[in-house]
Amino acid sequence: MAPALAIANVNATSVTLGGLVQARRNATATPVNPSRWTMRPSDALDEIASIATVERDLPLFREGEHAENVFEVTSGTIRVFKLLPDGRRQIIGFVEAGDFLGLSFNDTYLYTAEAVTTAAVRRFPRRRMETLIDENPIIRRRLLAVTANELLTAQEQMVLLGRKTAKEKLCTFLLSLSRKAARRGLCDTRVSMPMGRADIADYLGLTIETVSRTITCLKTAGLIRLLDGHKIELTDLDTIAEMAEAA
Amino acid sequence: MAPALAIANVNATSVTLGGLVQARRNATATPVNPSRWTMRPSDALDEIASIATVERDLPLFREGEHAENVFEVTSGTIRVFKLLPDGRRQIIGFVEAGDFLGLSFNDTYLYTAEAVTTAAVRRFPRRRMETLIDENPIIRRRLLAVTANELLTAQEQMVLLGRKTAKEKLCTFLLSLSRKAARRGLCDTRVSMPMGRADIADYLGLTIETVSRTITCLKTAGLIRLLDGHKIELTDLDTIAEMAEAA
DNA sequence: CGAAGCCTTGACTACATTCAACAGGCGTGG
DNA sequence: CCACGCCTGTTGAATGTAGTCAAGGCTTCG
Repeated sequence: MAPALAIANVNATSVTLGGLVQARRNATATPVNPSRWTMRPSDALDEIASIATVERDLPLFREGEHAENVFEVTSGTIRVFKLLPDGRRQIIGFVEAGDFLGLSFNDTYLYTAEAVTTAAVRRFPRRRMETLIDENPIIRRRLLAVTANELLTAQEQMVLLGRKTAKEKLCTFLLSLSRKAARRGLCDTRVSMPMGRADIADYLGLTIETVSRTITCLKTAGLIRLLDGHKIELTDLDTIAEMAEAA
Repeated sequence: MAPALAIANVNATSVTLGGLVQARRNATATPVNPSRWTMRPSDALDEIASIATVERDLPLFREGEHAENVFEVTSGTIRVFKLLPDGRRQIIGFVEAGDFLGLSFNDTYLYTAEAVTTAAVRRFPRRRMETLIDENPIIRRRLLAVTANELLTAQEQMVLLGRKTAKEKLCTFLLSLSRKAARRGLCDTRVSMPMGRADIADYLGLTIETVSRTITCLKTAGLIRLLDGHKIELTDLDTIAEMAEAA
């Protein structure tokens, strides 16, 4: 996924606002033509979109803030999480190119979104987004599908968090990385894993130590190999898939 | 919440089909007038609704089945869950009067729905439901709101499952019972808890023993009292609320 | 080269699970 | 009517999985 041009454009004329490096898009001068760089066709959303980048570890928005925008990630990875008062963190999900963020139908954001890697997003004002949803059946169905998919993912994550062992959790996680990669036409056995151990731990409801130990265990069993550059090779995807549902 | 009349009507002319006792509604002869019995005004959904009851412990539908209908619960409680191949169960939620079920936007149901108590539901054919969503902005916004709320609940449940202790889980659960009761105008300190320990355990990601022990602990601490008829008194709601987020 | 951050590993602990026994309620049938 | 079995819930003791605390290795980067 390489909207590199778009990012370059943004950065060239960008203004930093908190964690958000943003550039109001000049619709005529530098029209965004995402279809050249991704599978996604240009759509009615382009009409109301502006683009921006978020630097590593900086927030795109925070839980409780007034929800003014909806976002679509075009490159990079973003972590979405909720915090307990004492600082415990539960990562709800990792959001990547093609995924939407902040579709709360609520006045405030329900979670915090932070960049795992520097990320590029399309930004849509919520007001105009809502109008568009009412008027445009295609956009509507697409967002409905996105939301439904989010619900499905959330429910599967509940099964993972409530009923799976550490090893099953890790294998499920690796499998989902593989599936995501495959869905975007990448190799499903050499996948990128840009998030750190702490992020994985907070996503799977474990500690960094347990994540590390379990990864070592899978490595020793010959199921995976750690590669440079936050990459991981899934040597035995079948066994990983089996272990994802039964220890 | 007493759609007792409606239930009586159904039972009088009902046919059993699996777990589902159903009666095709005769729109002119016995018009459903839910507004007399609940807060909900009659709506466009009435046009395509039929009503049915599900007996205790019987399924309304199963995960993987072709999703032909969408349901709205009008009385009783339904548990929604997913199973792992080896039988481990994660309850996604308890669905009560006013809640919707089976809004999958998918061809098959993503989870199983079983009656905790005998329950009454309104049933809508998915096809006609989809048409209605496209045509009727009011219905659409309502279902969008329902879905968004489901997502919020799911995300909060992830925090619970991934990051809370047994005591915090139980307190959060009790608090949610109280909130639900309050929302429908019932007493928020003497609430009904129709599900058994096994259901609670599978909802909170615990075992029945841990649920039982934790309840005993809360009882000993003077925060709750168990009453007859699956009722529970929340003696100290404030402390319960505190303990829901920090041990 | 040194400092910082991330990851790994080890030893010990603790929370929740497992295994087991038992109590109480309820319906059925003798 | 009581006896019995069944089911649900409670309690106890032992176990185990993952957490906590602590130290050390490795990479990265100034």
